[in-house]
Amino acid sequence: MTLRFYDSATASVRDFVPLTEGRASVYYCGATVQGEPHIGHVRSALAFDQLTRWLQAKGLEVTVVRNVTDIDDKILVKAVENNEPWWALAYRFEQAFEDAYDALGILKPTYEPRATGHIPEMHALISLLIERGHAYPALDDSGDVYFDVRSWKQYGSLTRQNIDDMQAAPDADPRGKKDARDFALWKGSKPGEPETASWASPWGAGRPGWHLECSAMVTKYLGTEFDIHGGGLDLRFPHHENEMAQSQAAGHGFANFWMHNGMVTFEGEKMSKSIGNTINPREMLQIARPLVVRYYLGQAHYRSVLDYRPGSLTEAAAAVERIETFVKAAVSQAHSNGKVSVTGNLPDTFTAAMDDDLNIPAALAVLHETVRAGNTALAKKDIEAAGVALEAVVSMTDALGINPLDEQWARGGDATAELAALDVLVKAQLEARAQARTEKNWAESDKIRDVLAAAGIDIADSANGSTWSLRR
RNA sequence: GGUGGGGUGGCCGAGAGGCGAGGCAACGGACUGCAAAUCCGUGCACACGGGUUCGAAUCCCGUUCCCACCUCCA
Repeated sequence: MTLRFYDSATASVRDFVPLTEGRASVYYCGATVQGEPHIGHVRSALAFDQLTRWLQAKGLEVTVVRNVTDIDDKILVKAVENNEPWWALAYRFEQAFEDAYDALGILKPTYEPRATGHIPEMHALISLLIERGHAYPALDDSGDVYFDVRSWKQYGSLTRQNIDDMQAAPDADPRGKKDARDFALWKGSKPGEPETASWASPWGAGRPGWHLECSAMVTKYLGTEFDIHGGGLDLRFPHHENEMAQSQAAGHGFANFWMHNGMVTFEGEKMSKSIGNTINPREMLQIARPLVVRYYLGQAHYRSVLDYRPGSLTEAAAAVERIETFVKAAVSQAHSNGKVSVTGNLPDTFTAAMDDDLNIPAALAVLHETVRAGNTALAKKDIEAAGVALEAVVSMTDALGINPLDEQWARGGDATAELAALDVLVKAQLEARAQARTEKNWAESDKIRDVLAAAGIDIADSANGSTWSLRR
C-alpha cells in the first residue's frame, strides 16, 4: 500500500507524493512560549515526531522545522505581571518546552526558528502583500498593517467557511480595519510597551502579528512550496487559515498537505491554558516513567481526541511492561550476547497500518500480537522463532519511538553505579534462595522473596533461574 | 447561525458491508512448591428508530446526545 495521509484542506485521505523525490519537508507549529507546557502541547509534538519517524522509516530524508513564537501579547502581559523582561520569560518557558520534549524522546527538529529572529523576512512579506493589493496600513494611525481578507476570494478555503457566515467576534473592535475579519500582519507599538519589543519598519515601529511569522519562516527554510504543514486542530482557524491566505496571496504554493492532531481532553473537557484544566508533563512524569507517558500519549490515532483520566497511565504502564517483559526474556534467552539490532524489517501488516494515515492503534495491535507469538515461542523453547519475534518487536517499537532497549529510556546515569551495587547484593540473595529452593525449604525461600519485595524488588522464577527487577 | 469531528463490550481504543483488531480490568483453566510472568479460554459490543441488502457497527433516511472551531489556544 502506498503512503497516505488525511489532508485537512481537502478533508480526505490522499496518497502522499513528496514534491522532491526521496525528501520530505515538514513544518509544524510549536508553542507560544508564554507558560509551562501542558500535555496537549506534548501530544502535538509527539504526533509529528511519529510522523517524522515514519517518513524516515520509509526512507525519506526529512527536514523538520518547528517554530517558537517568542513574542506576542500574552508574553508581554505575563512579563509585566511577573516583573520580568519579556524575553527572559519567553526563553525560560522555551527551555521548559524543550525539557518536556526531550524527556519523551521527541526528536529535535532540523531547525527551530524563533519569530523574533525573522523580522526582516516578515517585512519583505508584508511589502509583497501590500504591493499585490492584499494588505494595507491601518486606516487610523495605529501603525498596524492588516491583511485584506476581502481581497482574497479564497479566504476560508482551508476550513471551508464563508466569511459572511462566520459569527462575529463579540469584542470586535474595528480599529483601523476595512473588515472585522482582517488580521494584523504588523502591530504598531503602543505606549507603555517595552522598547525591546519594538522593531523599526516601513510602517512605523512595532512587532509582528502572530500568523505572519510562520509564513515568513516556512518560506525561508522550506521554500514557497513544501510537503506538510502540521499543528493542533485548534490552530486550523484562524491561524492556519490566515497563514495560508497570506502566503498564497503572496504567490506561494505553500503546503501540499495540512495535518492536524486532535486535542487532549481532561475527563471530557478540552485542556487549555485559558480554562486552566491542564496537566503538566512534569506531573505526568511523576506518576509514570517517560516511556509509559510516551506510549500513553501516542497510542491513540493522532486525529482522535485523547481523553485523559486518572488511571490512564496505569493501564499504559501495564501494556508497556508486557512488551518489556517479552523483550527482556527474549534477549536473555534468544540473544545471549544481549545485542539486538534494529533491522528495520517490519511486518507487512504493521507497515500497512502506518502507511494508512499513521494508524498507530492498528500498528500497536500487530506489535502486541507479535509479542504474544514471541512469548509462545519462548514457552515452547523455539529460540529461533522467539528471535524473529524479538527483532520484529524491537524494529516496530523503534519505528514508533518506544523501543524499550533504546538508551533514551535507560535510568539516569547517576543511578548506574547504585544499580550495579544493588545487582551484586540482590544476586547474593537470589543464590541463597536458590539453595533454599533446592532443599525445598519454602519458608526460607519465601522469606527472602518477601524481604526483597518489601524493599521494592520483585523477583520472578523461571526455568533458567530467577531474575529481579526494581518495581516502578 | 456557520464549519468540522464524534457516540463501539466494565474501561481505553481501531475498524468501516460478511472470519468478535488490540490493550487494560474480570473470571475459568494450564504451567509453577507457592507467587509473578506467560499461554489457552470466556465475555457474543457498536446512541435510537426505520430502510436497502442473502448479509449492516459499517450504506441510506430520520431522531437524539456530545465535542471542537468560528476570540488567544497544540
